[in-house]
Amino acid sequence: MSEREIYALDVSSLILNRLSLYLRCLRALQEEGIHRVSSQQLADQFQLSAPLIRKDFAQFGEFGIRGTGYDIGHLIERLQSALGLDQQHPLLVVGMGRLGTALARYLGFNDATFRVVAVLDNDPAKVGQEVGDLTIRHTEEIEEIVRELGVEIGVLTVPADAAQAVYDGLVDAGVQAVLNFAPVRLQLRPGLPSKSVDFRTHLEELAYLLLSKEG
Amino acid sequence: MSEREIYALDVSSLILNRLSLYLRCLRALQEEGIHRVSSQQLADQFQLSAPLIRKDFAQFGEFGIRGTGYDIGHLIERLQSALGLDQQHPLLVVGMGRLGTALARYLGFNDATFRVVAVLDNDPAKVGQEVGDLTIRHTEEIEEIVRELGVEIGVLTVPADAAQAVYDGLVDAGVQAVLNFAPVRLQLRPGLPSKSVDFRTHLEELAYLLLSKEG
DNA sequence: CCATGTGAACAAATTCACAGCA
DNA sequence: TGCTGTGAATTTGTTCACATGG
Repeated sequence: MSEREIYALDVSSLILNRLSLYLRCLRALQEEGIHRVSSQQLADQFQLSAPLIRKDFAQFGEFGIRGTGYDIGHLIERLQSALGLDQQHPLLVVGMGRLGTALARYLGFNDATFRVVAVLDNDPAKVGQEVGDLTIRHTEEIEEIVRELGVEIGVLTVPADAAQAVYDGLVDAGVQAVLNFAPVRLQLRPGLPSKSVDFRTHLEELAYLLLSKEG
Repeated sequence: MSEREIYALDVSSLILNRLSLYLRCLRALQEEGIHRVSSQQLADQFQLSAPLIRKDFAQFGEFGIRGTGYDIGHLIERLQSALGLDQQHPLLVVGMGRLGTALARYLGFNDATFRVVAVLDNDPAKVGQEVGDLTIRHTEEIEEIVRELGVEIGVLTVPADAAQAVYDGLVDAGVQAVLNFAPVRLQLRPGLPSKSVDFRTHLEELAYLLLSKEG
């Protein structure tokens, strides 16, 4: 039976983010030709506790070897499968300003899991221009693009005042998840996964931490 | 008396991020000429609970009016002061690739609190080029740039394999906080505030959520 | 032995329920 | 009366301590 249905339960955002972190590290270790790792070794890397890491893994079953640690190849495989990273997720980026252009190239580069399959803008002057090996298409075409290319995830890099309308357009066109870079709080569709990345929030957090440091 | 010393205690990252979110919303309401808001109204906006929002505010003192709500202007002022957003924080961006260039323009644009005062790259071909109204300088000059311009926050947008070295260089040069966009886990200096933004982690979280939705 | 996996203890974050003040 | 501010209860997340098995 497929583990996917069993394990695709409510795993918290905190755990998911750590798993993603572990995965990056595990892939790097694998590149270096290392085959085994213990939760303690990972804990040292990440300044986390070893039991926490074991509990995170345990969300998706038992796949360590007692007394030995984890087989890196096996661990990567299981985690990737549990997170749905063993399938391709076609992305689409709307808003080919500087940030959108940079992200389109950055996110789609040389990756088996996430691949940018379309880039859109509503500026006729931009439509037809090339970004990497893709041609910018008009935002109005969004519905057929999503259908044709099986787009799963929409990336929003439009100005703040256009973000809500484009978000709605993405969802109506059949996109199943949204990653938003526009600095606004979107009115989200219930049940539709989405995340916002807000640079200003990160800077403001740092500003506060600076303050505390100086006293 | 200065509230700063009193309030600059350990406020959790979760609370800080929400405060930043509230602030954005409050500024928008202020723009619209609205003067008062209740915790319930904010809660509806953010799909959070009203007591949570009140507790968040309460970290920094009492400044609501019972039976009425909060005076938006006053609230903004107090929160900004509590977070250290009433002073300028000079930024420096290292790594003028596509992402770095986009971020330098994005972060420094028209803002009283965060201002990009220098952009750096180690590629001699890029040094001397213009990004907005700044000229790219060589990464080697980092120490004098930080000193001359009073840089507080360093933004890292260099490739993953250079990130640790540039991070160390930033810290040695006297930068007091770092915002990292390179997809690596940095070995951080204890006591020096830093945040990492990892686009892949966000995408991987969405991938998992897609999986759960489909079951 | 050694490191995993996990129930029990602990800590942190959030919600609840209501007292207190405009 | 209405909404803030907050202790108490609850939920969620993390650590501890140890039983389990290679």
